[in-house]
This record gives sequence, C-alpha cells and structure tokens, in this order.
Amino acid sequence: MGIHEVAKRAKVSIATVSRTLNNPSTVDPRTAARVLKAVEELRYHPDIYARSLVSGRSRILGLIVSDITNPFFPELVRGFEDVAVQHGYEIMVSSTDYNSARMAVCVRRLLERKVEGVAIMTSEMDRPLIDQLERRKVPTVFLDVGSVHALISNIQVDYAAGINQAVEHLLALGHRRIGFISGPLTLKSASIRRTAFLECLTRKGILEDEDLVTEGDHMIDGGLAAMSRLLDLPNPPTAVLTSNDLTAIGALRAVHRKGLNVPKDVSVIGFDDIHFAEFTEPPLTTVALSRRELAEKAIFALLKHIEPTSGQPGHGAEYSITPTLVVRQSTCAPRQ
Amino acid sequence: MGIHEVAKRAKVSIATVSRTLNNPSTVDPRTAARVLKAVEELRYHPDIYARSLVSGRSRILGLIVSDITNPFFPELVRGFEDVAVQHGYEIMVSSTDYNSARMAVCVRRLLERKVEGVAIMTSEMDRPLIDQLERRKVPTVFLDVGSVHALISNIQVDYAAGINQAVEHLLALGHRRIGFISGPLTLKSASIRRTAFLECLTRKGILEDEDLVTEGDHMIDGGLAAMSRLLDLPNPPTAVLTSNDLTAIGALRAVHRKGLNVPKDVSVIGFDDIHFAEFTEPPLTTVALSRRELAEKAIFALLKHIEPTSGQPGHGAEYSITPTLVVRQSTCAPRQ
DNA sequence: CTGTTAGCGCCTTCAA
DNA sequence: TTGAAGGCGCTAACAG
Repeated sequence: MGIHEVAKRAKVSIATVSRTLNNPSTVDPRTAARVLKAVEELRYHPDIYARSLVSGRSRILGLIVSDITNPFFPELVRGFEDVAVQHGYEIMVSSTDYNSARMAVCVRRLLERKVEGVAIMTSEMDRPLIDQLERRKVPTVFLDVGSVHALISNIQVDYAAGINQAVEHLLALGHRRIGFISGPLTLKSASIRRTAFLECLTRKGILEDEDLVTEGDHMIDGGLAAMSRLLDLPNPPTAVLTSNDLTAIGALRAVHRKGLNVPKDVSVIGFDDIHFAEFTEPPLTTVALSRRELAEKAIFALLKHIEPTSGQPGHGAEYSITPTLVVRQSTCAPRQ
Repeated sequence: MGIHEVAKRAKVSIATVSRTLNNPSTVDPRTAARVLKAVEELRYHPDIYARSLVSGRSRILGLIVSDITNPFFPELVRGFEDVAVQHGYEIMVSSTDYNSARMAVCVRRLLERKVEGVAIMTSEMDRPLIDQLERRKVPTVFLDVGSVHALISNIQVDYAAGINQAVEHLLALGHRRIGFISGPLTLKSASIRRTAFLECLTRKGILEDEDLVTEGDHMIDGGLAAMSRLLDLPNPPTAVLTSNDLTAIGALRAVHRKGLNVPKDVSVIGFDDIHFAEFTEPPLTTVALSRRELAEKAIFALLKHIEPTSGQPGHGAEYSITPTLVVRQSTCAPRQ
C-alpha cells in the first residue's frame, strides 16, 4: 500500500495525496476529505525512509548518556522518549560507559542515522566529537559543560542553589560541621558541585575544614569508603552532603556499619533524588533534580534549531534548571 | 558526498562502487581496491535511508520493556544495544509502562520504522498487537509468555531451576518454614514464579502453608507490606523467597523496621540480581538472571529469521535460560 | 486547486 | 568484470 493506491482510490494524483498529508491548507477541503478517507480505509502510512530520502530529515533525536545502568538516567530516557514522541520524533539512546572510544562510536551511529539533534547528558565533552557534530551542523545540547555556539546549547544545573538549600536546611537544624563527599574530580560536573559547596560555606561564614571534604566515585562503594573516612576523623562532621544519591546510599551504609544512626548521629543529604531515594533506610533527604524537566529543556533547545518557529534559525542558548531540596528523614538536629 | 563522487574518483561507475561495498566477490580485486581507497579518502558512508528505501530493510531491532525505570531493564537494554550494534543493527527501545495503550503506540512506532525484529520483554502479551506484528511478518521474541509460531520465538526462564536452588540452599541451612512473596498475580510471569515455588515445595515434601505465600507488587512498597504481614503471623516463616529483588529490598526493610535482623531472625532471598542487590544491607542472596544472556538469546532468535544462515528462513523456536543462585549475606541457618 | 515530472541516493537486473 | 538504466516511495517545483 503505497501512495499510488491511495491516489487511485481517492481519484486524485499522488501529488495531491502528498499535499493533503503535508500541506493540507493548499488543497480543497473536499478533495482532502476524500483523500483522508482513503488513507483511513487503506491504513496508509507514508514510508518514512522514502520521506527521509527526499527531505533529508530523519525525525530522530539522539540521546547520549554515560551509563544507562545508573538510576539517574533511565528516568531521563523515559522523559526524553515521552517528549520526543509527543513532538513526532523518535529517539536513539546510547551509553558511552564513560569511555571515549564508545562515545566516538555513538556519535558515528547517530550521524549515520542522520539524527536531527543530539542531547549529550554525560556532563563530559570531547572536543573532536563536538567539532564533528558542529561540522555536520547537528544541533547539540549539553548538560553542565559546553559553551554556547550557533548550534550548541547548554543546560546548566544551578548546583549552587540546590546546595544552598541543603546547607541552609542543615544550618537551621543547628549543624556547623558539615562534610561533603564529592564525585570523582576528574568529572567536570563533580568538581562543579564540590566548588558550589565550598563557596556556599564561605558565603555562610562557616570556616572551611579541608578534612571534611573528601572524594567518592558517584557510586555506592565510593560513598561508603568516603563516609567511613569522615567518621574516623577525630572530630567528625555532624552532617554530610553528597554529590549524588548513590554516594549517599553508600554513606548511609557506612554509618550503619559503624553502629551509628542516621540522622541522630549524623545527617546525610543526597543529590538527584533518584526513585530509590524514597526507599532507603531512613528515606533520604536529597536535592531533587527533575529528569523530566531536563528532558523537556533539552528537547526544547534542540527543536528551536530544527523547527525554527520565529523565522530565524535560532542561535544556541543557555538554559538553567534549579534543583530543590526534598526533606525526608535522613536529617535532624545534631546531638549537642 | 554521494556514491557518484566516489565513482568519479575511482574512475568507475556507481554500480561498481555499490558492488564493491555490498558484493565484493563480484568485482575485480584491483578495481575494488581503488574504490575502497576512494571511499576512505572521501570518508564516504552510504546513505542509510536510500539504502532502506531500495532494500526495504531498516537494520533496526525493536525492544519493548515494561518500565525502563525498573532496574532490571537498563542492563537488558545495555546488553541488547551492545549485541545489536555488534551485528550491525541499531535499536529502538520503548517502555510500555504496563499500559496497553502505550504498548500499542510502541508497536506502531516500531512498525513505522520498519524494524526487522522485535523483542518484547514485558512478560506480557497482547493478542491483537501480536497478530499485527505477525501479519506484517516481523520476527518477534517473547520473554516467558508466548507460543512459538513461524516467526515467533520465546525465551523461557527456567524459574523452577532457580527457585529450586534457592529452596535447597535454605533447606540445607535447616529452614522448614519458607515463605514466598509473589509479584502481582495479574502478571503471568509473576504467577509462573509462584507456581514454581509451590511445586518445588511439594516436590521436596514440605507441607504447604497457604499463609506463607502472599502477594506483593514487584516493587519495594509491596515487598515491605507483604513481609510485614508475614512477620505478623502467629508462626512466621524463618526464610522468605521473593519474586524479584525490589520485593526483597522491601522485605529487608520490613524486617529492619520490626527490630529484627536479616539473616539471623529471617533469611531473605531475592530474584534477578539487579546491580543494587550487592549493596543492600545485608548484601542480598538472590537468584541471578543474566540480562546479558537474555539479550544475546533474544537477538540470536531474531537474527535467525532476518539473516537465515542455513538457507531455510528458520522457524520460531523455544529458548531457555537458567538462573543461578548467588549466595551473599541475607541467608543463614534459622534460630533453633 | 490539481496533475506532471524530476529527482533524493542507492541497488540491481540486463547487456556488453 | 563492468556500465547503463530503471525503479524503491515520496516531495516539490512547475505548469495548467
């Protein structure tokens, strides 16, 4: 069932069929109705590939994440899928596994399928690959890293705001010795969060104690080890912020293993608000970063280039997303 | 840069370029070399859509999961992506969200992109959709449910074997009162697991106590509630098997809240071995179901139809995958 | 408003 | 072994 059968059945030419499907306003409503009826009856769907061939467009958006196994990402993928489909696009997702060779393969695959835009949500960037994307004129949107260019947008998480809320919450509770477990400092996004924390403390006039900020790996193990280190300090913190929820979960475990209690002995705050955070013991107070919002902004940024509403092709832009503290039960006032 | 430029540069016709790329054996090695050289130099990649248009093939495999947010699936997706790419295919993933309207949309999207095969890993089936797939002659592979047809294969998890190992482990430890928390019994796969458990017990000659098997929802909350119920029994079980790891995590939590200890007061065994199982408190003994193996078998089943090696188009088949017990620290001998 | 026609980039007979 | 030519199914001028 091709366009010809529809044309025949509706007694029009294939051009008219094509028009009523793509540009209804240029065809007589009564003919259009006839065509649409035929389309219905034949359950006709235009061949997407023939269409791509002539239009040069694929109606596919790419999404690159570092590790789909990390609970932060599936929700992002889900949101991305929803929003993309809503706008009539398909998505192609791949994991780079924090591995730049894999990343290169990802990009090549995306390019071969002629994606019309790519969201790179790895918080990392790889110059040559980005240049490649730019050369091919593929609109791109980054998370955290990334400088705005003609076709490149960036979504910046306002870590400062999120961490600020967390610190204020702790301060209000009476904490003064606040620790921080960062992600691996080789990751740009991890060091951004760490810096945000440090700046927040000085802004609040809290003396900085180097021992209190230590490095994890954004995974459970690293959080566990880091928290153990903190707890072994001669003068341990009464509250600890972590760079992500997985780290916080490891921290929770470390406290538990030491025979101590969260939040009575030490308060813990996570970051991200992965689904699981609600189910830790105790439920985790954390700074929620909406994956849905992230997905929406990313796609919005991409579509601005692909389907320029306002005549102009649209230049890359900087977007911002503000996380918000979700208070659950892993925080309380410190022992005096 | 299209095929023409390559042809010109290699001083051959476009037909020859096409041949050396698709059917090297039909072209003089020396001309082929020239062509390949030109291809290299121009970094030529055939247009995938033009190719699809003429060949009718998309080189895309579909993967439908129920909820990519469920930690079981991301690892499956990952494996599926790896294996597919290895074979030169792209993948299209979508979540149905346990919702048959969404499922219908998924299938339509897959059909529109002309996927060459679909893996439906939801443990559910929807007659009309399957018929639709079959009518369109799309090879399909199911998980657990699904009857083998010409184009339909099925991967059956050998739950009995897995649960058997778990029960024997418990028996060896000295347990006799073994409980079971099932998934929602509306899910076929959940009731399969439940049945496997029940049959295993009778096979072992253990008297069946109806109170000891209860229903969860394959999520943490359900596991928590179900375990609480079990613990409130006048004569509670000394060990509990669960239908999946999320349920087990909920169960762990319930025990903890009651002020009891896992494994000393009650042993808990999960199912699936999601990544997180290693990091629960205590680390979860569970029946591991390899997502990698699942992905490999699914793609193998699909490729058998798409790229029939042995002349014959290949008929659907039944595959089996055997899970294996991973003993960690949530099980030990019962209190006497 | 509608039909005719020329490609989009590639694969594949059919001759040479 | 190679080249010429005809589509694959659709969109987009260009005429009418």
